[in-house]
Amino acid sequence: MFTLSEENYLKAIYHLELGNDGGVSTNAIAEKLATKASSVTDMVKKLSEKEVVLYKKYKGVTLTVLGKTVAASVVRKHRLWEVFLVEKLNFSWHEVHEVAEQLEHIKSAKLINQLDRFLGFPTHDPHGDPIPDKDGNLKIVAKSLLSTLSKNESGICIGVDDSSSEFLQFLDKKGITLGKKITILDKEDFDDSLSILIGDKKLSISNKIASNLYIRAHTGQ
Amino acid sequence: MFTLSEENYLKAIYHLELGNDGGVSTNAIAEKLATKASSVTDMVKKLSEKEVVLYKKYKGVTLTVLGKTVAASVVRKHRLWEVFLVEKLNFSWHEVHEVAEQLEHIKSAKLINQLDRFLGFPTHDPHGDPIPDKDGNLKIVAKSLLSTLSKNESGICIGVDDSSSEFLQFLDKKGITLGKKITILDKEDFDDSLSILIGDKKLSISNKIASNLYIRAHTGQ
DNA sequence: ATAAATTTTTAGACAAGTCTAAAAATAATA
DNA sequence: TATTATTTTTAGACTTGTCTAAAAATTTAT
Ligand SMILES: [Mn+2]
Ligand SMILES: [Mn+2]
Ligand SMILES: [Mn+2]
Ligand SMILES: [Mn+2]
Repeated sequence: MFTLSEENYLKAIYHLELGNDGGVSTNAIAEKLATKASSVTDMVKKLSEKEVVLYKKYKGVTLTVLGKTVAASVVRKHRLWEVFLVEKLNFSWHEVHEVAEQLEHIKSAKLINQLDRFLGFPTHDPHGDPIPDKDGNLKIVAKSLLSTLSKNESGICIGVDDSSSEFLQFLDKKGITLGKKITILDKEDFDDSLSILIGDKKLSISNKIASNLYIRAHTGQ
Repeated sequence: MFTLSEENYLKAIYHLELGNDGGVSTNAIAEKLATKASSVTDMVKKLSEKEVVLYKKYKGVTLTVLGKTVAASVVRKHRLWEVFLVEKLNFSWHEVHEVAEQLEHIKSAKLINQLDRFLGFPTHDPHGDPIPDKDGNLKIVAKSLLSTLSKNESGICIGVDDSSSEFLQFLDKKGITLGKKITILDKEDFDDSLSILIGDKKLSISNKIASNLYIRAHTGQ
């Protein structure tokens, strides 16, 4: 139905649409896919022919309902495979993305349904991102950046904004993993760095780190 | 390193070399890959450039040591994935091939090593075919066609020669699965059909069926 | 050994996906 | 609003892998 390349474009547009409200620009897609704007224009025309995006010259693109379904299915596969790699094959969360980029294009409805069952119908991937259901719907969990919490507030670490290998390995080194409780002990005014309690350990982290960690807000300490 | 298409050519040549002794012909490769002889000539030149096959115009091709290693690694991945699909994801043996044809091209050494471990280092795939080890070696188990056994001889069913979906589903219907003991009760001279005992069931099967089932010979009844 | 049949290779074309360079449209600035 | 800067599209080219049709080599048959 759709080629590997078409699927990658649909996925890129899908992710870009979540941030932006209007149409997605040619340049934004080109940057996300590390390709050239001219290539994007060509592909976008083809996707428009196939009725998975709406496209008007110079006006950017938006996914159709069909396009959104296809994109969500690719994202679903990507994230289920990431869970598989971590839960069953002893991968670390910083190693899974590259392999999932390949596995997400395997075509077999039975495969993905059975994988889902085998993994116990997980709702989130190893980076805390939600896994779309069969119909492409994903339920958004309310979350806030660690950097927005005030002194003495605490919450559970439930995801990362930057899921680059480097950042994830940094978190490993610091002992910061999903599911752990984090409490703000102190905030430095001049550089917005934080002193936090994670598990039983005290850590000092920069604002940049705190701006890439998601917390499920948790009233009380 | 190698494209999906290159890997498929190498695998085809690998399988064809196991049967034939000399070089593999252009037409044989074309037929196995459902493509045209002219396409094969083009690709074989490229593979020769990459030093994975030896090629002399009009003389057919043979794999180099490197080519054999690459091909065996693809076969290894194919068969490990087939085991995964049957053992973990409830696929039947007649459903796995198509999906494994896709999965065999996923590139990740860690993935395949961990999959191997996760599956308990299996030696054979769901069709009884041996799984090459990391170095591409596969140990051949002595086996004979059911059709070559004589009256009152028996053995364990350990593989199929034809692993088409149709044949495998036929075997399912008859209750013939790998691991079962089969005893020849009688042989009909005029059509070479067999009367066999499999498990506790008596069956009559044609010579065509018996010529596609492998048995581990088993002296004594 | 010649002729006929078959196999293999070559020549040229095509689709998918990408690129560079240049033109056109849109957005930002003065 | 006119000019400049940025974004987007077009035009033309390239690579990979495939195809058809025709030429060349090899094999088989007479
Ligand atoms: Mn990922
Ligand atoms: Mn992820
Ligand atoms: Mn198979
Ligand atoms: Mn198999």
